[in-house]
Amino acid sequence: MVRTRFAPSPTGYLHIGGLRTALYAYLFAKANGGKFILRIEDTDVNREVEGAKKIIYRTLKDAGLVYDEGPDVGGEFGPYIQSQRKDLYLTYAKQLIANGGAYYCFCGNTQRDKTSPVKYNKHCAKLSQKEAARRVAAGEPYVIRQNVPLTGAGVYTDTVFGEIKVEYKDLSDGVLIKSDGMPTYNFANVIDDYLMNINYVIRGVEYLDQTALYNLIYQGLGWKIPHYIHLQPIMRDAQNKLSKRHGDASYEDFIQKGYLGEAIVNYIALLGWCPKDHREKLSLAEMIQAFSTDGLSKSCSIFDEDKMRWLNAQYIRELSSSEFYRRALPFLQQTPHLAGYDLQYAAELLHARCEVLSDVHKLTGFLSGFDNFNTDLFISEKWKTDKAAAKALLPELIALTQTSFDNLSNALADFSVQKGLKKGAVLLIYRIAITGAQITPGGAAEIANLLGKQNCLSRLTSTLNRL
RNA sequence: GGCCCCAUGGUCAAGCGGUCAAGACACCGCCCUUUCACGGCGGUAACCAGGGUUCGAUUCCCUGUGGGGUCACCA
Repeated sequence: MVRTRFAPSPTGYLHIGGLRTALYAYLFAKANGGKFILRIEDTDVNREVEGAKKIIYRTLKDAGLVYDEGPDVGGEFGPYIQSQRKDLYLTYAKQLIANGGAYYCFCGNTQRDKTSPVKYNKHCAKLSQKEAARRVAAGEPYVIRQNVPLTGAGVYTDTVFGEIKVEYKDLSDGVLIKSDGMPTYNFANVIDDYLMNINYVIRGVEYLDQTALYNLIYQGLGWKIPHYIHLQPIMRDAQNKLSKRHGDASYEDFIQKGYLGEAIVNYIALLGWCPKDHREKLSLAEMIQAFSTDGLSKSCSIFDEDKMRWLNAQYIRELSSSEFYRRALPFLQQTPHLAGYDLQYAAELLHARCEVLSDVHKLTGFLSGFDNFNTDLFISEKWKTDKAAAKALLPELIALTQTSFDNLSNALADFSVQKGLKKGAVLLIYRIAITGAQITPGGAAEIANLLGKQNCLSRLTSTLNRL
């Protein structure tokens, strides 16, 4: 049985890159009839952010990535929060010490020099086990370090990158258990993956080298090494990863901007993975059907919001009108200039024209920002219209509105025929005259209907006066 | 800097020795003569460089270049 996990640390919101990692772990598990597990990696107490765990639970569920086991849903391999598993780790660290895979270190906190990185010099590895045990018993502060061999190399096969080989001499004796007794990620992740029966480890490429170290731990404890699937990151541009620090949006930010969760998930699935049939619009269920690791990309990909907008528009257009209304309602209500208008009718007009739900703001801007529009909008080469034509026509259009507002669409059509004008030209002038906007959420008659008769009359008059 | 990974149009991304090098977004035209928008059709645009291997390389190998990662008591 395939078991995968998503193991974020609760340091803030769940960013897009993390969500994609979770998505692939979920898809791989489900594509193979397996289980997807959520584990919280909170071994660094200083970095934990209040409420971050809740955001993770909420985001995963909202995105449809339902985990089979996890902190808030339970499971037979719990607890699923590492800080609650603290005591477990020391036992295994001691086993490693006993067989030479690790050692106590009393050197104190070693500073890292970023300009010329230096490895820990293995000073305490030379201590006899007896000597080390004596100092520990005496209450001396310590950490437990991994004892990496001086020679040889770690070789393993990654599902997407193939064979990876790292010389042990290039790796350093990392800390396994910190002085506060907490394990580091490097240790806890191995222990927990084993104890939770995780057999496919899916995570970012930043662990590609370190995996050689993890394998040493698996071997030292006599455990079977899992399969590895490392993923290239999602970038903001060619140089930088997507990140909170640089103000890149999170899943929830995008939801607030009016993206649909299913569109976000669909889009990020495509950043680094391609189904065999090249489909671009897939539901989560379809992705499960289509998912396979040979479609995973070996290079990183740059996030392109334009394309996500396009995909989002596809999803919006597919919504039933009642569903669109339900989803758009919060955005409609937040739009001040829509106050007093028939929101349901507005939603019908807006439906085909929104790429993201928040577009309802700008698409309805003409409702309040009418007075000073640029009258050059009346100029159309295609329809042979200009300001003079508009000025000449408006008195008659006002009269028409006065008499035939309830049947405006037909009235305008008949009017065009009578005057020997192109319908398009008349409709263009009418639409611009009542909206002052280049792009509107509907045609002339539809917008007129939204505005109401009195509004239309006063707008037509106002526009005439300006011409 | 050492080590690891990557390299097809502006972006995503097929390709896995012989292709006129797919498709999508974006961009640009045209059409839809009830108008903006939506939609339809078409177009511009790519194999990082240099060496090999081969009858033949985008595809395999090497070197260089560029980018990313890593070398923390962070994950």
